[in-house]
Amino acid sequence: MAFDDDRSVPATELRPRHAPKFRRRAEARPDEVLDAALDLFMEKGFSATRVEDIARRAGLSKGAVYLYFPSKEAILEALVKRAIVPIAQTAAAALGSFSGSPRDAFMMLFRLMSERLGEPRVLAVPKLIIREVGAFPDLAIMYRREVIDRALPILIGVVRRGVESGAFRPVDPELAVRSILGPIGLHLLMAEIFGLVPAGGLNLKGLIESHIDILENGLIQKEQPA
Amino acid sequence: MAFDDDRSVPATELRPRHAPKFRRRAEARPDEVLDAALDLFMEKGFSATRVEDIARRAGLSKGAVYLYFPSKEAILEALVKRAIVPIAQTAAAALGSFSGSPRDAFMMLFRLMSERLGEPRVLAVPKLIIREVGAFPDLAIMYRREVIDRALPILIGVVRRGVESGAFRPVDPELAVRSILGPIGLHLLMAEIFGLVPAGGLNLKGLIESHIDILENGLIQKEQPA
Amino acid sequence: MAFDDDRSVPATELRPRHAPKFRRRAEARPDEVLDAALDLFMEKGFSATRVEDIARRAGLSKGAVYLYFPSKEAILEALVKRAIVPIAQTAAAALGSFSGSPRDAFMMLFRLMSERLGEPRVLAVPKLIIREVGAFPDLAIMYRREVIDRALPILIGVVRRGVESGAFRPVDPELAVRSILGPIGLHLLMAEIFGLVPAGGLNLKGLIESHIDILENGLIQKEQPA
Amino acid sequence: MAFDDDRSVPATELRPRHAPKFRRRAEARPDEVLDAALDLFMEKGFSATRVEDIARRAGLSKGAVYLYFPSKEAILEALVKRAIVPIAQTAAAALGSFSGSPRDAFMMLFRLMSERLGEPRVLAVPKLIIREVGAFPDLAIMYRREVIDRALPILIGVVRRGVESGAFRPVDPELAVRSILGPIGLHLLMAEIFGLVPAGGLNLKGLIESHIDILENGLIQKEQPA
DNA sequence: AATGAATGAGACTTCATTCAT
DNA sequence: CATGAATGAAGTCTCATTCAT
Repeated sequence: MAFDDDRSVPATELRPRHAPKFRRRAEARPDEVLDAALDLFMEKGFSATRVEDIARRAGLSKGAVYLYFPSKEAILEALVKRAIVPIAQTAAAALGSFSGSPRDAFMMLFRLMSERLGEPRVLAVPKLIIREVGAFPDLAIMYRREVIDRALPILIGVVRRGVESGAFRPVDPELAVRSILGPIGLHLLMAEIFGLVPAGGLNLKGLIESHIDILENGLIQKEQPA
Repeated sequence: MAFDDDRSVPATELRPRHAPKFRRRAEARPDEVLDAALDLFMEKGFSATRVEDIARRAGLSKGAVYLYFPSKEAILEALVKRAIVPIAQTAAAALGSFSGSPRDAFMMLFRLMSERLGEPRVLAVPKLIIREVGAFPDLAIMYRREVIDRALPILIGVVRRGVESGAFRPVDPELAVRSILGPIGLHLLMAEIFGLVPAGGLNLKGLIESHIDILENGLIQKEQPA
Repeated sequence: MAFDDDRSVPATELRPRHAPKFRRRAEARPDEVLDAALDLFMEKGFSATRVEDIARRAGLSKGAVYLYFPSKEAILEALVKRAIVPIAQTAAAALGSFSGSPRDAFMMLFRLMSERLGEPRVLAVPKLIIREVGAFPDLAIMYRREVIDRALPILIGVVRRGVESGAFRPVDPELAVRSILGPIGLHLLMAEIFGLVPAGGLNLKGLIESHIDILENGLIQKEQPA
Repeated sequence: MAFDDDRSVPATELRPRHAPKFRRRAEARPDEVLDAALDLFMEKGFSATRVEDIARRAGLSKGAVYLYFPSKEAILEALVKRAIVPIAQTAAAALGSFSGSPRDAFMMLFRLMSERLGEPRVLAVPKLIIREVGAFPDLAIMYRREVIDRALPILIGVVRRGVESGAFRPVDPELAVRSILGPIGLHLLMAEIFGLVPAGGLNLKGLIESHIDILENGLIQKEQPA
């Protein structure tokens, strides 16, 4: 009649050394919920995901989810908030303190992006925001304020300094960043949404190399000196 | 327009003789439903949009929607199908039969895009697909097959011929199209999702000019002849 | 596509003498609706039958049904009313004026039943009442008043006179009629509902013969004179 | 009705300590739902019964019904399945192992029937099947397979052995069972559907006695020895 | 007389949230 | 802390009925 707590523990080692007695990885619970929710929101969208699905994937009960989050919508918000901090930090750390040439700054940025953007979880939050912006505009506002409004001025500043220093041709910095980053965005969009990967795999590195080449030399063949 | 005559009828005559209680047999009905649905799906997402909302915006009753579409999901499908035909035709017509230089081909494409992409309804369907791809992967598959798989090879072909003819530098055509189109995509995405428009408006034309400049001359300042 | 008024008319007489030119068998319409409704009510029940189904099977439009009947329920009532008249008449005519022996009266009744009860439409209305009595108790009351309360006393009277005349053994007439008619009811019920027909077909005639034998001689073997 | 106690609680104490808002974990819940559904299906038919009605009569909420049954139709199926087991068992137990004379076997069967068939819940399921067979033919098939196809051969076998042993006159066993059981069916049908009970009550026992008398001695007066 | 588009109440079903245990 | 039975609002879809044509 008693509750047989230990029935899944091997009999030879009833109490593993560092297993806390009656603690179940409690502190990690909210994060596990967020991980589960992120997966499901990406799979099926916010509305079509049931709280019970999230709970099951996080390995706890429906009711327990409500111990950590007051509502389903709060999970979505927490998801975005959680993602914001490291992204903003990474971007600021990477570029804010960079002291090399503007060209090298973008080289480094591209290298960073080609490393990180392959991981599904990194892209997931912005994709989620894109999906749900209609129903939850506050998410986009928050994300913009915390992430984009921090990172974009840094990039624009890099371009501006490049132009001022003569390293870049005289371009509009605000528009040029779109030319610099846009191809990567489109490449990912086509792959993620439409499954359109170039022959031979996602090849994000190849895309970046090709794009750098175009940024360096332009697409159009200039008249060559005889 | 003939049916709106009676809106100003005085209240003392609640049912004017010829005020139809129902509008009848309008062949445009399915299209009106689709228009209303497109607006609402973009505003709130597919799941969060109620059939009754669609009906009300289309000016008819909940039940009438089901005279034209067997289910809410069928509305979404019809929406995408309806958008596919003109897009594919436009793209094929614009580029497939173009006989000028590859550079001029893209000039024309950019001009076309800067004219059309400002209209919200044109972008709406691809945006909708991006949103709902998780829940309805078939939509993306259909869209890809009917639109992207037709338009993209044409663009890639233009680049390839440009490279072969010496008009373009030797680039990977498949990747270069991402460099060519990506900035426009990012520009729109930032504007639509995050409200991020450059100082002074969406300025799609300015972006395209800036981008063309970069495509022509590159971003990086080449060593200039003393 | 035109209205094929004459399709049941033999080809040799395309325009029967008194067929009005542009009259569509208008007077028969209500009956056609009732026929269609009876079929469908038996197939799927009253609730699950849509007015449009009835209309389609009767060969007219949904709206036209409402020209003849004010509501779906009224169709059901009319159905039962229509069936009542001939049944009561038949029963009264057959037995009321019968002047033979009680035994011959039942013989005649059985012969009549074995002829008529094979036709599906004859059984349909009582079966319908049995189905829908819960939702429409008035139907059963009406049917009882018009049919059963007329026919049953006649049958009971036949038995009573049989007992009084010494033709029948001294039985309770009210209960004996159940013994007389019940087997036929059960036989039909088992066949109609459960598809339980004796080896070799419905064999209503065989059942009646067997039943008459039992009524005449009993089931139990009496001690036989040595 | 025991749960209504708290309606008069003073407003200052809206939730008295021990008033359970929900009754919990009652294992009997599914059965309570089936009981409620059986009542209502008999009263109004399957289609006309709302799930909410069932829930209310079972003392729980609409949603809770769906914790136990995936659909309204599943309730109907479960209802029939639940009824099948005891019926088949009873019949098999009562007759299968009977070792007395065929005549006594039917005596026992009649006694059993007169005891059980007075209870409304016993008759309810077959009546329900009769009602809904049109819309749900599978129910009748299942019932036939599980109940009738088990019970009927036993009865036919009893008659056959009676004939072979000389206890019964030489009758067709398959048809004779209809003569044996039919009157009881008709008696119940007339009472249930048309409210036609003999003067002085349902009197199932009287009917059975009368019927046994007819089975023993026949209805017709045989020529008596002078 | 006849049509069938249109209506809208109402059904079944789902699921976010609560709370007794 | 944790569970999951229970609730009930809300959504999709159906269909009896109406009415302009």
